[in-house]
Amino acid sequence: MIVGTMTSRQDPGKTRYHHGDLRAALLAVGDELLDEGGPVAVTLREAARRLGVSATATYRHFRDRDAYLGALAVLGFEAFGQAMNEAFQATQARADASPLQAMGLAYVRFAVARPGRFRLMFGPAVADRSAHPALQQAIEQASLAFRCAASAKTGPGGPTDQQAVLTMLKAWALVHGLSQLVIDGMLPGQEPEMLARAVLQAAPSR
Amino acid sequence: MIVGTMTSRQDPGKTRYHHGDLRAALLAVGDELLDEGGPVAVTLREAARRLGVSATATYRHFRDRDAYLGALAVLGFEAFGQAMNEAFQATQARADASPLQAMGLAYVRFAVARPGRFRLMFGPAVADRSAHPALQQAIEQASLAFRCAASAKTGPGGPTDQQAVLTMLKAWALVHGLSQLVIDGMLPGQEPEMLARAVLQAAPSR
DNA sequence: TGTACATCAGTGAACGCGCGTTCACTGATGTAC
DNA sequence: TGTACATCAGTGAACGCGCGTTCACTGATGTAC
Repeated sequence: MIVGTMTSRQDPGKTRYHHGDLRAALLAVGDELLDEGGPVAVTLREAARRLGVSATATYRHFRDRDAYLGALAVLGFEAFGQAMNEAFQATQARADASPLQAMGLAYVRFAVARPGRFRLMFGPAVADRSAHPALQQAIEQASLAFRCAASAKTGPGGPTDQQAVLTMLKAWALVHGLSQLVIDGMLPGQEPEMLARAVLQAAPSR
Repeated sequence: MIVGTMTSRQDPGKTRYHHGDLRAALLAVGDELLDEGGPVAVTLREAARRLGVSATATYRHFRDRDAYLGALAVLGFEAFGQAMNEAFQATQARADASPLQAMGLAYVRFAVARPGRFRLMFGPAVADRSAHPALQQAIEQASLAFRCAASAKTGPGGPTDQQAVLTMLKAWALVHGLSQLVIDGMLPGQEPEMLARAVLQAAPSR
């Protein structure tokens, strides 16, 4: 199975019949396609073309295009969850840092850095998420960081669970909305980083 | 030019060569297509097919598909602006009503009622909004309602302009994010109306 | 250490689809006289 | 009130594209003996 270390791109010099790790390579170019043109640009044919492989070879690794998109979304949520966790962990060392703010900032940064990926993860490209158990699991895993932050915030003797959930939902909607507005070009000429910082300021919304 | 009153669908009984108001009819079915399958489902060919008209006839009324989508987005923003204005006006009669809350609720309702339209308006389907002057104008017009609410909120002797803008941006991001999360199925099993009310409650986000 | 063979991961041709768009055209309409 | 004619709003055939997907196949690989 494992042939040895290979670059994800097929080495044009020594072309071999077997790619080595085509699945991983397909996921890598899928991410590129996502960056270049969003979910609609992610195509089995184009991915195969970029790897110098026949279009049909892709079907050895993904049942169909939807499975491919699903796998890419899983990777997206994994990277996303990691970013959230890192942001959360970084605040645990210092008492003055707000986890929710740090995670919110990381959220917007993630969306701005990889809008195509973000759209795939949250948009309608993967129509039926329940058809991808791995995807649901990845989402669950990613949302763990949020739950951590929420429970750390309330703590013992804090507000009720329901209030904590609501606080989290509001924070989520806030940063998600800002992310969408920014990547969809509804706030042109504004520095995303500044917007995020401003919106995440301590000042209540009313 | 004006042939008389016609239904938007071509009457199958007496087929005439000239449709009457094909442009308006195309916009109407475009809205249907938006409802049924979102922006990707909006196709000149399918729209023509539904109206019993040749595909080429559509080019008498729209330069290309992008122009068609742009026109649909314009209508979307007009309906949206109207909904926002109505929500705002309704609060002006009663002193205890919050304009921002009412508009936020109307915002989420709009997105939930017509997700396809919402996605067309705010999503990447119309890639370059600056290529559609009418669209930019419609957006400007729609955002007038927001500005009204913001200035009504601050009033004379209120917070600085910059603070008012920030407050508005936060409210916008909040309701936009909630709308997106709901229509993208990230909050399954939750009643959108309830979520919106909860999130828009007076309680500050921290 | 060799070898037969099952299995795995590719290939290339092909099908069918639906789309956007162009072309030369024709039927319907409105208007100047 | 009629009529010639310009203009407008349709038609139908066609092109080219890129896609997803299936099919029968073949080269490469690993393993039992």
